[in-house]
Amino acid sequence: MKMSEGIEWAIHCCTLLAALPEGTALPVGRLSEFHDVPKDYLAKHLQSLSRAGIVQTTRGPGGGYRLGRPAERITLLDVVEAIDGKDPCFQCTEIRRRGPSAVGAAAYKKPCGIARAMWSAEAAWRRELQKVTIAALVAQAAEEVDPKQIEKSISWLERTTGG
Amino acid sequence: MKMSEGIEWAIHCCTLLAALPEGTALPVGRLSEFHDVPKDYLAKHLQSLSRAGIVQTTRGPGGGYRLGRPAERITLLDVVEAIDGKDPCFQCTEIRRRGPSAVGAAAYKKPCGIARAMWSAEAAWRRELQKVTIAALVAQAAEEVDPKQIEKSISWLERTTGG
DNA sequence: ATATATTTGGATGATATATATCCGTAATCA
DNA sequence: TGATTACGGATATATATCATCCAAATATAT
Ligand code: SF4
Ligand code: SF4
Repeated sequence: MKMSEGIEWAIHCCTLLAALPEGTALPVGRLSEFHDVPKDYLAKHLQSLSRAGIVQTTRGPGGGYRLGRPAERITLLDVVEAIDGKDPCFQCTEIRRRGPSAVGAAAYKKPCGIARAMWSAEAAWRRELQKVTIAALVAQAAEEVDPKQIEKSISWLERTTGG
Repeated sequence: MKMSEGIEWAIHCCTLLAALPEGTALPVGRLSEFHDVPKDYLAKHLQSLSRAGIVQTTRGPGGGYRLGRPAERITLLDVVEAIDGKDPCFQCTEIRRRGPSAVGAAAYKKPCGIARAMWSAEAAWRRELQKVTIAALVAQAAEEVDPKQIEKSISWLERTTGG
């Protein structure tokens, strides 16, 4: 039950892109440099975000990644599901149908109480993730993060967007 | 983000043990037969439950597994944590400390907003799991499950506890 | 005491998933 | 045309999950 590390990368990339000046984009090379993660592997995750519409891309010189819609309308759940898929963590393997107590298939129309309880807990998790937008995370970071770090980030970004 | 299949097995074993007549125990061989899962691997999971105090064991002839406390005081969270551990699913790798925007370690005393949001969602998941007891699952099953299946289970159990 | 039944934990192997890299192709811009 | 970039398929490596096996400890019955 460990989440993919790529989820953390993807969220960080989204918050960085959200802080980007309007009309600019960051290529995967710069995103991987900023976060100090392997470029090719990060590219795979960004492609997942792209397929999900969370980011938009333009190819060619000056191209790269930017948010696909306003940060207010991108939730943590969107990002998590884009990277990890929408399958429930708890997989029902229907073991109740096997073994000596099994009866005809007609008795198993409805998922059993165990599965329902597990899925219901997952639903609560997803609801919480849905409440948090990328915009909220950016706003929070703007208040909490060391000003020195923000300054360093901005000057590093200007080396990109400026030339 | 898939949960271990062992969690499902463990929950099923707990509900079966909860339905057992007072004073009886089931050895791993019978539990694996009932659920049609590999015996040696199930034994590993049961040992985790045993270490967590969820089940009690007695060795030797007539021995086996029984619940370690009343089913009203065993929650799904107890079982999940016994099998999967208590580590958070979202692992913070502190990537904010790397890359070109990193500043001194003093700036990173507090977990960032991303990690806090992810962990908060996990907390909601755990709270939901904590609300569901094994006793509640058994009661629910007694109402919902096909009477024919219950009858088959009982007669199969009698072949154990009876001799 | 002895034989039998059972859990326990360590060691080991097999399989699946996550992580990481590479490369050819397509798209875009100067 | 040439440079830059995203995309997707193929492949390799590392790690985690799943599964089996075995020796030791413990309990019961005879
Ligand atoms: S939890 Fe219930 S429904 Fe899900 S696999 Fe187990 S038996 Fe089947
Ligand atoms: S989420 Fe924030 S705190 Fe957690 S690893 Fe990423 S940067 Fe570090």
